[in-house]
Amino acid sequence: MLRETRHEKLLRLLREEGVLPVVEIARRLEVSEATARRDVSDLSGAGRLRRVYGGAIAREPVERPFAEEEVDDLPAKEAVAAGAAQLIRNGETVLLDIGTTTLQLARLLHGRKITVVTSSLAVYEELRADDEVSLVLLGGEVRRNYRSLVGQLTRAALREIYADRVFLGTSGVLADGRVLDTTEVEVPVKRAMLGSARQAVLLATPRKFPGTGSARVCQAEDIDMLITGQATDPATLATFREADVEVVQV
Amino acid sequence: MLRETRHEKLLRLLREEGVLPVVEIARRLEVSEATARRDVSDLSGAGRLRRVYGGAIAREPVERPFAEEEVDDLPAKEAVAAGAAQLIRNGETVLLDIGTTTLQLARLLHGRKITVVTSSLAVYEELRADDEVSLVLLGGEVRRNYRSLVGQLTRAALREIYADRVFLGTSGVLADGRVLDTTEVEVPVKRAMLGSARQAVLLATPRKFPGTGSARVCQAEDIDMLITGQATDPATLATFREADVEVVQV
DNA sequence: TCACACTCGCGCAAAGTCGCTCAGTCGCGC
DNA sequence: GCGCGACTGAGCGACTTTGCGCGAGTGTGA
Repeated sequence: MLRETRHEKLLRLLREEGVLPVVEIARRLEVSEATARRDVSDLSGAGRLRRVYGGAIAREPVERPFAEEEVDDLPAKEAVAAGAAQLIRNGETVLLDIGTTTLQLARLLHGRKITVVTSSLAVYEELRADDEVSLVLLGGEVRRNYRSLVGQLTRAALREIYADRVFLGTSGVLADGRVLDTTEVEVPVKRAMLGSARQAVLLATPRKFPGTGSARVCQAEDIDMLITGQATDPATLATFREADVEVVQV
Repeated sequence: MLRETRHEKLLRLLREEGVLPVVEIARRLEVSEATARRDVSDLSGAGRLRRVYGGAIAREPVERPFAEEEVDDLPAKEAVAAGAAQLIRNGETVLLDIGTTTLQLARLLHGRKITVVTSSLAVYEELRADDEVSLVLLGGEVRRNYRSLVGQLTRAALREIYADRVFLGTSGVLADGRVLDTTEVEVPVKRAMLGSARQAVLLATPRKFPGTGSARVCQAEDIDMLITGQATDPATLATFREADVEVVQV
């Protein structure tokens, strides 16, 4: 592996975990402890992380997508969520992915006579007090940073579910139609969601083009509808239209 | 554990508790008293806490987030829960049923290095802020008044799980050893739990003999251990002993 | 005041971690 | 093919942290 990408991977791990002992870093990067130490030392010298005896601590704030206090780019997300909410008819079962955009969508679903299935603990907390909405949680390991459920149990639960629509969030969409995510563990869950609904709707604000992300979730062909804003890169939208995706710009 | 993170954890504990004796700090941090003293001394030197003879006092304001909800017969439930907590070893996976007694048990599991699998949303809320405990939620429909997950999805999740012990609550136990519950929808989940653990432990305060309940969950033979109080009806206990159940009276 | 139990800080030995050196491996250009 | 530089993993001595024992210090109740 090229050193640079391993450095990036280490930083990503740290953003996800906050703190990691050197032994754990070595294990996760599949290198010797000596090398892990060298990497940590390099990045510490570059000021990208904080070195402590026995391990490393993230210098950049730990990724907390639901820092709740403020959602980045909120108006755009609300607009996309509103577009998505319009699609949903009474009596439907909808599958909601994790993320801030789908959380905005959940906020718009209060009082609707629908069934919401989700792996997002944030969505659960938003809707748990609402008697009208029937709420189903997928099982799985609790990921505290992301307030989500992941793992083998989540995928097993998805095999038992078939929803009318799934609303997927994303961290970035490339011009060739690839849909990305920043955290690898979420990818299998997102893929399983795609297979558990009649219609797949991707929610992506203009800033998500190209956005960020290192793991590929799926491509344009796997999506049925894309809901985005007016400012979204036209070339990418053309790619999606060619793949028979219905593009809605709110 | 890394020293820095242990320092943070100590400060968090202090914010939660206000005051803590050194012995208690050592126990909760799982280090020797000598080390706990050193940590307290470090942080006191840095002005992060106030040192007093025998312990430490938070300098930052104490968090008191939740008012404890009223639990009926609380002391008895706490005693039974304490007996159950003693059984659990580090590294174990435990399956927790819904109910107030198992919730008391969850309260005693803070800071333990274990995996807790549960269908109880109350247990999830109790443990979600605790980084030490690895938490797994079974999926299912959200039942708001019982703060639980039930249904086909919950049973499907249980088929994927095998725990070291399951801790079951109950609404009533009859003299012939039948274990009851008041709500029928929970029964299939409880039965599935019995099949998903090496050892089945029933938690039942003396008032649960005979208690209430119309639905039969299981019988004495299906249980491996019964944890109850001193005042429990001896005839019923005899039934359980005859069925090879280990009876613990706390 | 005094005895007693508890707590404190220090020295020590064991365990764990660090950074360094060194030899081996790999890719690359000549 | 062959040397070169970059990178890796193992070994080693130095350093840091940890738990325990000990003597001194501190709070409590008779």
